[in-house]
Amino acid sequence: MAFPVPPIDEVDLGQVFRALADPLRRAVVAELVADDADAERACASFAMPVAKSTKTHHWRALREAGLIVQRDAGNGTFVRLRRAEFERRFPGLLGTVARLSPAGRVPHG
Amino acid sequence: MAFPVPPIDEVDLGQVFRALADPLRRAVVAELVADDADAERACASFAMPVAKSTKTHHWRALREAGLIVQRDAGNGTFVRLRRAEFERRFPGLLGTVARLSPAGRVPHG
DNA sequence: CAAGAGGTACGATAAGTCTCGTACCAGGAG
DNA sequence: CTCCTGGTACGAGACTTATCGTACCTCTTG
Repeated sequence: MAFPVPPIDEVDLGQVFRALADPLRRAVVAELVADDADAERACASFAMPVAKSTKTHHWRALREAGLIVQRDAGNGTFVRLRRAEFERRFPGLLGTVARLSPAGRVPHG
Repeated sequence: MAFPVPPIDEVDLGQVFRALADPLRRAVVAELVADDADAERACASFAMPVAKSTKTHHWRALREAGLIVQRDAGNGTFVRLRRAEFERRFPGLLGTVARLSPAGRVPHG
């Protein structure tokens, strides 16, 4: 039901930066950070101009980097930013990323 | 004499994150940020437990990502952080990186 | 001059990444 | 039941990265 994620203390900053190096993933993170609440969002609600399997790849990258939690609901999949945990582990990073790559639209493929 | 660097406005955030994903390079940047002044430092003054050619590779990665300027002095090579430019382009990023990966020692190989 | 330190360029190798197509699975709508 | 939507897993292809060794360069020092 819920995809496995690394414990927050085992999250590696290098892997986080590698995850944030991709413009698509960075846009997703920026959008999640911009959301006021930490509510779940449908993965399908993000505009990602790539093939289905590539989407899966990107979600996995974000999940394994420790940035998000994913929950499989049978039909759709839902995503939630690990905001509080992440903020405790890497203070200020999420804010900086969101400020630097404003969430508005996804790069036109 | 001076190695070419990209104009600050052409610096890509993705490339910056990719450069910062490597622990060796991240340590170097953190150390440069921690230095109060923006004086030049000898490249040889950084402890990098890798082969000479690998060092060249890492310095190039940082240079092409737009983080540093390098100057060839015949015998040694010197490096300087593009602090002010970078701060204008990506406000807060350098500070966040330095705070998150404290400059102290290089990861033991 | 000869030797050493610091560094680049090039080529090789191993590993990782991004992308996709195909096959397949679950749930909801007709 | 049949189709559509949203998704995973797997495998392939093209590209990038990290690492090294070797050859070569430049400057300083003995």
